[in-house]
Amino acid sequence: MISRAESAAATRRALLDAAAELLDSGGLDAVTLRAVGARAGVTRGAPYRHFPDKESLLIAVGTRAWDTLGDRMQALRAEPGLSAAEKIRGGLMALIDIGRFQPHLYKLMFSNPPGDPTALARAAQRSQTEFLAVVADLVGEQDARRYAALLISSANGIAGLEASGQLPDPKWGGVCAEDLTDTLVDMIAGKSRHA
Amino acid sequence: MISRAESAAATRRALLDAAAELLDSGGLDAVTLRAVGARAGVTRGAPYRHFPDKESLLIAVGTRAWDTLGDRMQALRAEPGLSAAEKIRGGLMALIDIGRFQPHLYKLMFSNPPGDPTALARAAQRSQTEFLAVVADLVGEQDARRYAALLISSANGIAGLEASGQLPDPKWGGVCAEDLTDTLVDMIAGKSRHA
DNA sequence: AGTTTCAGATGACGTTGTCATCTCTTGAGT
DNA sequence: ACTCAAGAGATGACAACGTCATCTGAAACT
Repeated sequence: MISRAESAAATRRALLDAAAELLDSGGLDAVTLRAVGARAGVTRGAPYRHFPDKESLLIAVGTRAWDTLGDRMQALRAEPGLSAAEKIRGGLMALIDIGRFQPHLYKLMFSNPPGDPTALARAAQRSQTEFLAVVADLVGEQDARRYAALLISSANGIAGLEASGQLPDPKWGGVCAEDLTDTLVDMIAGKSRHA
Repeated sequence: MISRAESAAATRRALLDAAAELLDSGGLDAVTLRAVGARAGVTRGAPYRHFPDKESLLIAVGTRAWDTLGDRMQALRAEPGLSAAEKIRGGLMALIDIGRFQPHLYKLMFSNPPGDPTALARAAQRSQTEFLAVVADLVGEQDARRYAALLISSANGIAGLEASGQLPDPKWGGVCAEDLTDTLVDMIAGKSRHA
């Protein structure tokens, strides 16, 4: 037996799923409220019962993606058999893989909309906190923030460049995201040894 | 006396300027063909005489931005009084400054549209080639490609994070783009000394 | 049982990108 | 000098979109 609240929550989830699927398959232009409603089994006006805006629906999709990434980061940090450097590499590659296999979702995760400029940043906070803790295990509390910011920035840039098709250019000797990530982690790990 | 071809070229330029201004001031949503036409002194259908598509107009705006950045890179490389590290810092900050003061244009420069996935990448080539030459002066031909790719990736990520308002977070100890850039350049310069 | 509430459906409106068509000026060919 | 093709721009129209106002029906509450 399904209550009304349960049904409403189910539709909300169906709307989020539909929006995410349309985003993955057809890009941002394919995410129209009419298509989202149709895929979720409702009509074009129904989303307005759950989200005040189309933008809010997209923010919710991005927020959910940040949450699942936060879960992965948390699990990665708790992994017992991995060194700190390996965990860092894993975290960065988790981010980069989203850029590879869900490029449109990736862009959404890093696009702060004019509506609420801090909504997505708040959603990203847990992922970043988890990552920061792992970095602190490698370089110490002192420089953790600086190097964590540098690592996340670089991974973000690598993913972004790869998404715009500028990274696999043979002009750059075929460097790939894995190479760059390894180089960066090695440099920082070496730096921490010298300190 | 203005010939017909000159007049057409002038309108084309006016359309590009109008689109760039609207993009800077109001974001991508403000760039509508009607508004572009109005600002350029023509009507909504006129752009179709110069660009097959709205997307093509935007690509042309991004291409022009890459060209001017390429000019700046070239001038920077020829600057006599600067060290290689300073030139690298300058090049990276030139890119980051676009992200700071023209964030919408910056996003456009790194968004490869579905129409021609290589159009913007081709436009970016000269900037990257100039930058690659400067990096080679610092770390040698051997590792230039790898480190140039890493530097550009990182700068791109720093600018992107700053544009989404996730960098100036006090949670990260107030690290700013300049700090990260300096840290990165120092690390690579140090690495090259050890080799 | 009667009433309130709320998810969803439906109709309508303004805006946008795009196409078809029309006008008119320019520049070349005779 | 006259003609005429060419092309830049204006205008009208259309489908699709986001959004709002209104309506309907069923669940929840008193």
